Amino acid sequence: MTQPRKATIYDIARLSGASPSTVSAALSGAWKARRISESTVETIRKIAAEQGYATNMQARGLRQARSGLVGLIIPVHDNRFFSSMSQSFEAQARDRGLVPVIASSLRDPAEEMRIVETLASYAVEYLFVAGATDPDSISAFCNAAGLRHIFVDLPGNGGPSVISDNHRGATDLAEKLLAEKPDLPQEARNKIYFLGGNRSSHATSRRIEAFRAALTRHGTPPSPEQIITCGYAPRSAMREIAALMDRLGGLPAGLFVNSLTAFEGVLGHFVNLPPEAFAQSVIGCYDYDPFAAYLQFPVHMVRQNSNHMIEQAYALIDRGINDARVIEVEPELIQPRTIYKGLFGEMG
Amino acid sequence: MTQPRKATIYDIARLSGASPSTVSAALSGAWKARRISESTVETIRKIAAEQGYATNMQARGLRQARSGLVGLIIPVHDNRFFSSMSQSFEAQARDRGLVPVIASSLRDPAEEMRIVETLASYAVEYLFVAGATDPDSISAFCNAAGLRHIFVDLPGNGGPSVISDNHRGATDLAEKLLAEKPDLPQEARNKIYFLGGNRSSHATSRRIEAFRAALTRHGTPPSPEQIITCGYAPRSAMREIAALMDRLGGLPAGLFVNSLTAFEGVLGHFVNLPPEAFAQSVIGCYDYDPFAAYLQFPVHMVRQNSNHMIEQAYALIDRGINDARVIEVEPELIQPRTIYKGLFGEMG
DNA sequence: AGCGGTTGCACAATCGATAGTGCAAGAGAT
DNA sequence: ATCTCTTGCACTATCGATTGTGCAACCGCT
Repeated sequence: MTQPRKATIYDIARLSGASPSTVSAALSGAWKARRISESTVETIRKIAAEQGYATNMQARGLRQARSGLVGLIIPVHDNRFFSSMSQSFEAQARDRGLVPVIASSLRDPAEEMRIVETLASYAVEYLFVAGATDPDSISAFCNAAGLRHIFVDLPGNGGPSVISDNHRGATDLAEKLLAEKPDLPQEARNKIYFLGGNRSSHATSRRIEAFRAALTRHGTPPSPEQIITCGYAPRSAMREIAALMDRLGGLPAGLFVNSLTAFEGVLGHFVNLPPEAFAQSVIGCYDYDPFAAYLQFPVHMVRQNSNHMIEQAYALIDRGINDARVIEVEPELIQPRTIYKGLFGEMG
Repeated sequence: MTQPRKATIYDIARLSGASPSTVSAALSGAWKARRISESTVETIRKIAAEQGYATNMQARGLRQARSGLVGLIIPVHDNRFFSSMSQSFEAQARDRGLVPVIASSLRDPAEEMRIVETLASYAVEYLFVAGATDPDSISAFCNAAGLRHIFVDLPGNGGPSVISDNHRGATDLAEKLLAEKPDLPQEARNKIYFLGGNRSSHATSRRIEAFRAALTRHGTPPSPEQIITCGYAPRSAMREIAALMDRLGGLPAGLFVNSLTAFEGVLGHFVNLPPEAFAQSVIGCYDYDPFAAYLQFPVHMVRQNSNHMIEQAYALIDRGINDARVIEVEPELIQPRTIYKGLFGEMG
């Protein structure tokens, strides 16, 4: 109610008797370098506080050709893997005095590109792209625009990438599925299925490689029908698992679900099954969700270390690295029916 | 590689032979009003496209005193309720040609206030605040700064609010817990517990009211120890449920968990229990998570309609409403072991 | 040819902050 | 008292876009 419009350095200058440039220096912290006396600074600070002054970041950004913004593009918000990443990204951005802007592309390349352009328009200082659907176009654009960018989760060829060690994570998970229980004959036990994801994505193809290699090591290379890459949408995963169970007359000995979203779809089907249906099966999911860790049946989950991935990405930026190197971060296999300890580590 | 720096309207002006103001009009869409010929516009558009021109939003924002940004503050990202809200918020922001900026406060009032100030510095056009911890301070600041704001999930006194009908949702859930199974004597069956949240928050206090009223209707008003408001942190919820089960020698006949984060903590304890432990209990949780819908024991969940809440909030903005009215949106009780249909509705 | 009315565009001010530069007043040295 | 520094600050241009205003050129008409 004091003022309808926000106070500017000109208002503060008028009220304090100083010039706008002095006010700017006083409030921006540049006053020492500009030899403004401490007493003047104090006066100005007091008046600024009274007036509720706040720097107009658009003006500062325009003048400095910087914005103080960092962008992160993720496929979706409502997914534990990406929302955890958002949480880490935001915390680390703040630690650096940057303001995080997070946008979701819904895995649509056109939307993704539009977001990149929008964020560039706002002069974000760095752009993190998680789960990029079209990394090359993004790099082309960013390199032309002089925008530093870094890929997370899925790698790109036009800039540095931090991804998780998908081969390792998938190997661990596949071996787990093969090693666990069912008192089935060896051959039946090896008949495990891979479900979800997109073959053209780097992560999925690495995971499939690992899956295939694990089965091969165990003496029974998978047939093509054992690898069902039906995308990430819950609905299609639900359709596929239903069709598969129809064909097999029940669950396979093991199921490797390739993302939380696909897993949601799988659950959409499981919901109709009796508990006994799971007796002869082992279920695994690449990615972790604390609730999924306590379902009716045990689920082996791979927890990607999104916090560490973001740390590494910021570290690359700090080191001024712009070339197309790839850094891999180790994921962790979580025992079924356990809640990840880190979840409780830093709280209360 | 074309240019190290981004092209500006001055560059386009030089290349096209037009003046900067003409270029601006051509590219911003104002050319008709400014009587720029269509052929000139075409030429300019072509050159702009070649140069990869993109409007500098900081400059535009400075000049127009608008930014094209809308802010949303949520407590945390990695929670299904809030991340779903983010998803809705983002989609609806884009529909309006606005760029969403989402920040999390971690339920820290100081951090929350800092975020409000930061977003104000960037001249966001509207500010949505979900789960506000200190709504009055936010309103005071925003009203002084001329920043339109709206509360979601938790109401405020200094601006319009869209919240869910907590009393209704909690009544439905409490009645469900009271109605379900156990073949216990009436009195033991009525001994259900409320766990989590913060008494000083409006949502929690309304839910407690409803909880209390439901028990009273059934003839056994709750004793104080039946209502455990231990905040939202998983860790403290875990501690409290452990302590409670210690006191009771097992689970109570019913447990009303007051948030997903608290529920995570509860699961952290349940993880150590045998399946039989749940035989005589009914579990409910205020808020919905698709994975939680398929745990070892059935869980009754209340799904708040965050998408509709965001719609209503935008509608208030459109209608130019700034007073402190409160709009309530109906939540939905989800049957255990069902996956919310909407989850699959709009996908592939 | 002269006149009022469009067309199509250029000029210049402006948004708020920052940064290069210049200058008066005071301190210190001789 | 003069000269040289230093201190403390004001002036002014600038970032890139938008917008109010002015003005030639051209049109049709008389």
